[in-house]
Amino acid sequence: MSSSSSGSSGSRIAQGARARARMEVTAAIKDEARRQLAAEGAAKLSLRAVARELGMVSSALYRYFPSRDDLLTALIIDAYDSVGESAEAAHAEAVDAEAGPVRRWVAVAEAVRGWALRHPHEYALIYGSPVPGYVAPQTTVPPASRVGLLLIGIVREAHHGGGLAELPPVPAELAPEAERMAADLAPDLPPAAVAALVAAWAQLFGLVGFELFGQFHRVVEDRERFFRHAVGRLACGVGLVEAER
Amino acid sequence: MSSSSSGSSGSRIAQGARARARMEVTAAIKDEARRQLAAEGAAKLSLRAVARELGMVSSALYRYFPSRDDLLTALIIDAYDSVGESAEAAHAEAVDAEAGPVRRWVAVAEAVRGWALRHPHEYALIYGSPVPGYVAPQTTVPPASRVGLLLIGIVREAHHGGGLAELPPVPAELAPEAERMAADLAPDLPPAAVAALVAAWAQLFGLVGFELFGQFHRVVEDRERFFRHAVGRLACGVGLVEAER
DNA sequence: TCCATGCAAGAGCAGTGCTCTCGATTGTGT
DNA sequence: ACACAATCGAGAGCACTGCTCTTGCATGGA
Repeated sequence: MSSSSSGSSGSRIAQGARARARMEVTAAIKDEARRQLAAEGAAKLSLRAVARELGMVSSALYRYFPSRDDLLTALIIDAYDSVGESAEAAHAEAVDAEAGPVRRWVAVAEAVRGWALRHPHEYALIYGSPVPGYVAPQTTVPPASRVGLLLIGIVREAHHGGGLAELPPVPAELAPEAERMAADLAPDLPPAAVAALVAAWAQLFGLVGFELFGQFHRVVEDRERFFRHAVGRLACGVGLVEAER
Repeated sequence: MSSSSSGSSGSRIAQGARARARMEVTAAIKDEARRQLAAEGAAKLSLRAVARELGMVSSALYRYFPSRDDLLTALIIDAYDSVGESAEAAHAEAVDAEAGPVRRWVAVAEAVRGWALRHPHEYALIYGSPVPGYVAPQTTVPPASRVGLLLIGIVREAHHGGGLAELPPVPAELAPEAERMAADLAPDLPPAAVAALVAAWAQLFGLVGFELFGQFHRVVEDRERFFRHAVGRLACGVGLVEAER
């Protein structure tokens, strides 16, 4: 933007052409890596091939990403942000349409599924098997939480708007854990609802993963309708009810 | 098949020392590969390292497995069989203990979870992201179905024993698909139960996968109890009720 | 016993992640 | 305006991978 020269008055972007170029090259590397990821999968993603396609030599790439795993980490964070953004957009749209809690829940779930079908390899990267010796750095936590936070928000709003049915309390042996989870995630919700919510969150991705990874092959054919029905029942299991209006 | 020649009196094992040696070497390769798989994960599994550890040269290994992917396929089939066997054993034990449908369901689910925790990399191999360009050959289908068939069997027995609650019928838009699935999987069960069962099947592995792949990190602490409760509710969702006796 | 088969060994190819060094370009401080 | 220093790209090189091909040996089956 504001080229600058002396002033550097503006924001911290465009602070020097060097940094700009670095950002651009970094973005180009990630773009090309994403292309190869979508084309061949994470295992076939090769630093040398990325560099080759960008017309540079492989060693130059290490100026931008210290290792292949670091490049993967960057792609993982972007993928979490991407699916989170899709889900948030779908949620906002449902809110604009004055949809009730169940329809909001289903909208978010369908957004996640749609994103997964559009980016199968990126989905595998974040919700499939983790790469071998790789441990996710703390940086990935906030982007990874976006979908979960969205689901929590739906349930919380339903609770305060009267759209959350009473759930049977959790059995005594789970009560401490449920209360701990509730305190951490949503202190204003009953522990039984939080426990059901966390389970539904995992189960939602079980449905998406099974479809994406081929376990529904020759089992479920009309996957879109099946998914909508299943996540609808999931919403009921959390206690969401479509408020009358 | 029929070995022919002279006697061949015995079973089809021990038909020639040559074939025997081949079987043994094949098993040794798979064992060593499984060790490396457990130690480092599928991506780090190297044909050369396996051969090196076995004291042979890498090219010799290709006499037994035409490619690395074929070795992986063999491990995948073994893994499906292994988890299926664990689940079946747990089910048989529950049957011996005269447990009702819900307890049988939970026993199978906990067996799957336990196996997954004991063999995380093998679990990732079969229920995580599929390997890049790899498509599972038809040979993997029967072993991959064992857990699913077990769950179907539990629901079917419950249905015939009066331990299956009536489920609300599926909405009209899903009725054809539910009927088709029922016809394929369990013609004696109501379509709504089959649809719920398939969904619960996927959701069960969603719970296991989220725990195994670290998504429950700092979210769920007492995972064993949480899992037991969640799969219990899953069983209820399918319609299973603990029969009084 | 003799032959043919099955098998291991070795060399070799193309590709990978990653390291190191060496010029050259570039931005900045004096 | 000049020189210094930081940054970056290129190239060579190491150790490793999956996989192929040929050669020679040992063994199993008749």
